Amino acid sequence: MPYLKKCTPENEPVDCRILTAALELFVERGYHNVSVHDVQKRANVSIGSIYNHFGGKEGIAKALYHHLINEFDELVQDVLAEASGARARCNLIIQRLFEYTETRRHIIAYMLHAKHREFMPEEPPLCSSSPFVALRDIVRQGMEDGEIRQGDPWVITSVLFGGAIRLVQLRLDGVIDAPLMTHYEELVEATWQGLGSA
Amino acid sequence: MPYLKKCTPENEPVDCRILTAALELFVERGYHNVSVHDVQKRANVSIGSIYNHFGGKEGIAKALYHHLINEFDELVQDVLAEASGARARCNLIIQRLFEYTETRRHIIAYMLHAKHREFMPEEPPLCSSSPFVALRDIVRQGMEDGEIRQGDPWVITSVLFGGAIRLVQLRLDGVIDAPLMTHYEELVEATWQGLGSA
DNA sequence: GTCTATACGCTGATAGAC
DNA sequence: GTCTATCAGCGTATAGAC
Repeated sequence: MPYLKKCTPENEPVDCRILTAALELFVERGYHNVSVHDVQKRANVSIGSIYNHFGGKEGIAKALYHHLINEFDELVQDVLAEASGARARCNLIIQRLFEYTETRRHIIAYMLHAKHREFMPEEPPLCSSSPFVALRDIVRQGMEDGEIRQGDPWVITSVLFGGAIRLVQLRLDGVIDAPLMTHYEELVEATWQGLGSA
Repeated sequence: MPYLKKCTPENEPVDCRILTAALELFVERGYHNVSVHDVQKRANVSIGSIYNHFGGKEGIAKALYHHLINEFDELVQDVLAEASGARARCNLIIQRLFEYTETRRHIIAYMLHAKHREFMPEEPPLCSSSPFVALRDIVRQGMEDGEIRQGDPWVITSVLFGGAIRLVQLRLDGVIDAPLMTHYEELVEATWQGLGSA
């Protein structure tokens, strides 16, 4: 559930205000350029509250991290329910990713930009989390069913989503001006049909 | 030229020792988790020398950044000289990228992993640097010549190199065990032919 | 649970001898 | 140019009142 989305106003629960403020700041300036005091100010909370709720800066980062994984997990599960067939499912995931990038850019930016291992060394890497495992399962199934070209799962998955991920990064970096969905059709076709002149 | 490569031994020039030490540390722990003292120790130099040569930690980061851009620029220029045609050139760039990832992983890691804007806000972004411009020119030319599918340059370029970049990242993160060149043929074919079942 | 004030370590940076 | 010793500031974390 878009928990963080609802907590922007000031009269929301404390822990929620802290998370939204921290997420914004982390994305704007980068984790290391944000102090607990910064978060405290933007969230209109005292430092004590932050340590009470999350035990410190890294605690906030971890909470955001798990939150993020949950959100992406829901996205994948929704797609599994709504579409069938590997190709349709992968395309729908890309579409949702593009939509999220426009409507909830902070979460996506935190997912893609943050080098989580750098400040949460003990957390398992993103690509071993459940939504990413589910995603690779979709690809594997698609290969079995003959919907997707045979090959090493990592390679195929990289080609499948590599283009979309790059576009999201370029969009987040302000290099691409148009909303990502503008390029959806073209991306999907180029990925499935190949880059050879049509 | 692989300037940094040659400076590992202790009897090399001071500025070079500083750069190699810093590069290693930045990649291992992340820029923000490395102090000037750490660099000083590993390079067997005094702090004073570091400030004399580079003016501080950020100065080192900038020097590495420009060094990196130069190296990548040479790579692209070499490819332009060695191969002709957009497709052959792009493939060769990917091949060289894969080789570099194995033989000189630190540079590649610094290029892909580091969030340079986070600690060098005033430096222009990587994708506006000359090698990346040259790279997009190759793609543009390829579209004109009918070698590459028509479309938005950003989208096409993302699809073209997105898969390779993802693979490099996965390799650097230790997710992929085999040397990247193992997957080169498969990647290139999947990218150009598309992911539909062959 | 929330707040303020405070302690303390680390880090980037400088001064000045050699 | 290189070094050592030292400083000042910031940022995390805690103590203790309310």
